[in-house]
Amino acid sequence: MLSERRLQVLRAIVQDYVGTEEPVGSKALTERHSLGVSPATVRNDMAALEDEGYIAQPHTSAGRIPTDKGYRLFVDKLAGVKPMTAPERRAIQNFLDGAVDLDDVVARTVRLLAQLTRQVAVVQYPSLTRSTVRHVELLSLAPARVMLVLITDTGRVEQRMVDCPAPFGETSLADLRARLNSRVAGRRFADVPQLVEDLPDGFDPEDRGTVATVLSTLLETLVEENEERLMIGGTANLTRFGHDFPLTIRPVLEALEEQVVLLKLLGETQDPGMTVRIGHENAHEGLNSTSIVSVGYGSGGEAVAKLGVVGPTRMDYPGTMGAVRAVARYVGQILAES
Amino acid sequence: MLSERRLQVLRAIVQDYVGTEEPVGSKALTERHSLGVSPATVRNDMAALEDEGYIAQPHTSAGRIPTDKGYRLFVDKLAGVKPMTAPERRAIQNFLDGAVDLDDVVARTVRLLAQLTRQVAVVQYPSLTRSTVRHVELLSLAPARVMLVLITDTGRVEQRMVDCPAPFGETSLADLRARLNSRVAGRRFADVPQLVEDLPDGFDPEDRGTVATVLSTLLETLVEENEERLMIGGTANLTRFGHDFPLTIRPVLEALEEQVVLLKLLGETQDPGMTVRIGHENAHEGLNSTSIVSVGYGSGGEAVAKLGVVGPTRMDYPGTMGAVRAVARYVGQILAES
DNA sequence: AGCTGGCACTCGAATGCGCCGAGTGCCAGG
DNA sequence: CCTGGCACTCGGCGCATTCGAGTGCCAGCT
Repeated sequence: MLSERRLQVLRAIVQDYVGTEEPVGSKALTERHSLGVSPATVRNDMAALEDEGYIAQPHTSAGRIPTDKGYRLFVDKLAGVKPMTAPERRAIQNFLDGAVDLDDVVARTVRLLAQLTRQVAVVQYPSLTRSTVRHVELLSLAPARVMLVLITDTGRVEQRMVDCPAPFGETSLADLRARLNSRVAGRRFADVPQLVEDLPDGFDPEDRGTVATVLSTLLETLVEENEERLMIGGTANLTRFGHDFPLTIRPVLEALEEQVVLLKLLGETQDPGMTVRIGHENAHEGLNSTSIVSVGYGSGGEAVAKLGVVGPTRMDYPGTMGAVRAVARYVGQILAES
Repeated sequence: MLSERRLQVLRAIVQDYVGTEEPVGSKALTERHSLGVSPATVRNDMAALEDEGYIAQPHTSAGRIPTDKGYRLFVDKLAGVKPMTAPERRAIQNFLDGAVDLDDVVARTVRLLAQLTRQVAVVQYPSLTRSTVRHVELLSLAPARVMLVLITDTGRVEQRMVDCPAPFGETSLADLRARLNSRVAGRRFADVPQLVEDLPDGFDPEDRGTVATVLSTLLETLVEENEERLMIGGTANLTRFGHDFPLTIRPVLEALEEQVVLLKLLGETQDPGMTVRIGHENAHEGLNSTSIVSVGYGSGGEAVAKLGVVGPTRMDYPGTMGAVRAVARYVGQILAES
């Protein structure tokens, strides 16, 4: 176990390095932090920390920088979550109020988060399967063509075109609409499959094919991989990462475009609380030198999706975590109101 | 007026520079192109082209590179549009078929265009105002809360929540829905404002307030600046731009995030044909060293939106223009089918 | 036992210098 | 009007040198 002072040295190294982006040496450390000991002592501590794998030297004879393991310890034991100041909280609220629909809420959230953290922001749309059904609408666009519209309690709207095997009358459609809604309205999407299982049975044989088609389209829309979407913003902040660009920035941009990858990373933990994945803890290779701070958000107590930021491992963790947490809370409020 | 040979020299310079990304000199030119004259002659021509402002030297005693004016001449007079090969056309079609809804069409188009051109792709969602109304749906979610859903012939769906000043019964709602649709279905969105102007007159006084609220929300949704959206992809290709990254890439990423800026640029010309804006021709400063190739697309003969790519001024114009045109055509087909 | 000052050493970054060569402009001759 | 020849320019590259922040280790002090 590391002594108290060594932990403080590690904390100081992380803080300085995050601030200056340059390897930090023993002398600079004692000058900028009142550790109460001389540089020589700090050097010994640093050597110990290096042995344990918490810090490393980029070159022989340069200062130390924290390793992923060092950041991990910092986040787990040494850093708190920096709460937002009152003006910041007001700004968040102002910025999010006045969104006209869910798309707008998500878009504003992304912009806000990117601005607050000066990093890349990622916001997942409220999951369908974890939301409840507000309404299912069926519209007849042509005799054998129906549009299916799903509306969730979080305001998300999803639509699909359905080509019916046979013409489907207005009255049958109204019938289906009514029965469907009476079964699923207010229920969780995840339960929909069972709820509609025997629905075709109540219809005329000639209509059953169409009903089945509509239902299967409905279920398809709920399949996990189709229903998850996300919005990304603040990519311009990537240019602040480092100066060795092509190598650093390229794979990150690529990973961000592969939304599937991000969704998987966000979904890896079901824990709705704050998650921090540091450097190589991210399965995806392109994100090996980035950290992801994410947290669940939702309209009620329950998390319906995640949001977070992607930044360099060398980031201001307390500040970022504070911003992410605060934004998630306000978004939850907004969703609950609508 | 420039002589025929000088134009050929310019063309050769553009082609070589686009290929190698390095300033091209007189000797290299005569070697790689059969111009039939000696380097010395080419030098004279180059001096003339430089006087006219078509090319420039980055430093004294380095080769020449085309200026924006040079690219302009190249695009207008010297370059054709390179048609897609048959396999490429098939690939486009395969990639776009199988999209399940409009979001999917747009998402696939962006990915496709980014891949084909290896540049940043931008696709504007079909404009509401330039589309026609397929259906307007009203859903009662609570006694005094209505959801308004607009569906266009291109498959775009837009929804808004409406808080009514007074409770609004199911029958009144059905009435409004029917009257509204009989007036606007099949008409162009742009004409909707006049078409619904006197609609509240036919309702009970107690309902008029609500009807007016619903209509004003409908009209709000059609306001130009609210209704335009776009999707961007392929930003990872920016890393291929040059090697002086922060300065080049940063403002471009910023401009891309400011969707308003891009929408303005795309909308600057109403011409549905292909538009190429080169370097400083783009009003936005961050895009001064990029070119934008865009073209209108639409389900019928009419263009409902634009799509295009953003790349370095030093891009393969014929190839890019070919890809953009081809993709626009296929997207138009897909939209017409749905 | 732990902390400190001193000291020799390392090595990357910055600086300066000289060479090389691609590319140019100009000119006289075909 | 084209061409070959020629003197000139100047950015890039390789190399040597210097500079200094930072280190590890050790002997001595508390």
